[in-house]
Amino acid sequence: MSVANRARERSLARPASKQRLRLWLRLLRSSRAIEACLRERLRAKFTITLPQFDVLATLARNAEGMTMTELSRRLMVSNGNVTGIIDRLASEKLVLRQAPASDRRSFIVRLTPRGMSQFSAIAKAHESWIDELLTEIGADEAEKIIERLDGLVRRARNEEARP
Amino acid sequence: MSVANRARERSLARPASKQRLRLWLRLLRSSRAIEACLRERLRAKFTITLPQFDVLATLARNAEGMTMTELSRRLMVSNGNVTGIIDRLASEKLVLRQAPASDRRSFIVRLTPRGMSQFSAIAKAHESWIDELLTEIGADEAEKIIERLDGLVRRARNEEARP
DNA sequence: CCTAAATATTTTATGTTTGTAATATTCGGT
DNA sequence: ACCGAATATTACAAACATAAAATATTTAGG
Repeated sequence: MSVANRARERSLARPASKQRLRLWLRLLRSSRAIEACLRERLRAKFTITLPQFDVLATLARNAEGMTMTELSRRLMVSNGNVTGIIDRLASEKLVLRQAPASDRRSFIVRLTPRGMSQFSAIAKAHESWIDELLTEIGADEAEKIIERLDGLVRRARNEEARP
Repeated sequence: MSVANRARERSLARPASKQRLRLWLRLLRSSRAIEACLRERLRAKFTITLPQFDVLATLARNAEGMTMTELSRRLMVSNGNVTGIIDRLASEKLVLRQAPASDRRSFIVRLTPRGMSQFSAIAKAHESWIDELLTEIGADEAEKIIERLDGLVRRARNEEARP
């Protein structure tokens, strides 16, 4: 980095850092607001929690099943946490654990037929709720924000992996 | 809304709704990623949780103190939840509950001097962490995203308040 | 080849955060 | 004085993180 760039960055450091802090607070608040709204509707209409729905959605995209660790990484949730969620979904017969022949340390978690049909019913409502909540945001605009957020996630993940 | 606009929206409904769904998933993932990163650092360097820090930060901006209900609304967190967080912070002598003469139902929660100094130490580190995580996003760009998110929160809040 | 250490996967244990529901107390208006 | 609304707490269940333990696999050394 050049001396000029360094100086320019230092002179801008104050306002930019404040703006970034504000952005982070909005990010947190908006995801909380949407989460609260979805959680309430999911509970009222389908008797399911948001994390449980998240798991169903993730499994639905992976018909061949996933291990517990893969699930926990995908959902950005701790390993021990997934156990409890899968336990509850399994007791509802929405998912099942299979022991793969190759590696007896792990389990493959899959949707049951009941889980699939349950998921597709919920997913339909879910998509329309999101469409309604984000209706002010157009497709092109969504794309721009998505790109920014992707860069952000990449950075946060790297920081996390290197403590 | 005009007939033409309605038709245009219907014809675009599919891709826009998919984009909005993607945006929501990114939103959730990025706030989770940042949260995980911050939580880890806060625990390691200051022995405090993220929600506890959130409470300290909110109280720091309101020197005159806040009631439990005001706190729960500001933080978008349930009423019963705030009780537990304040209990823990109070047991660490970082905050205290004052009974106002005017209304014996409520408590005014304030930072103690110890809470203030603790907070300012943590806040400094926090701001620099955020600045580092969001470094790719400029001040003007942050402002644009903030505006979009604000509209989004407004809508989600309205939906929530009218069940 | 065989055993021990290192590694990987999951569960269990403990504590915090979260929401919902139920409860007690207090305030304000009628 | 009474009734509905507001305020805070408590109880309970789910979600979450971390750490430790249990089990299975892989690898390294003899």
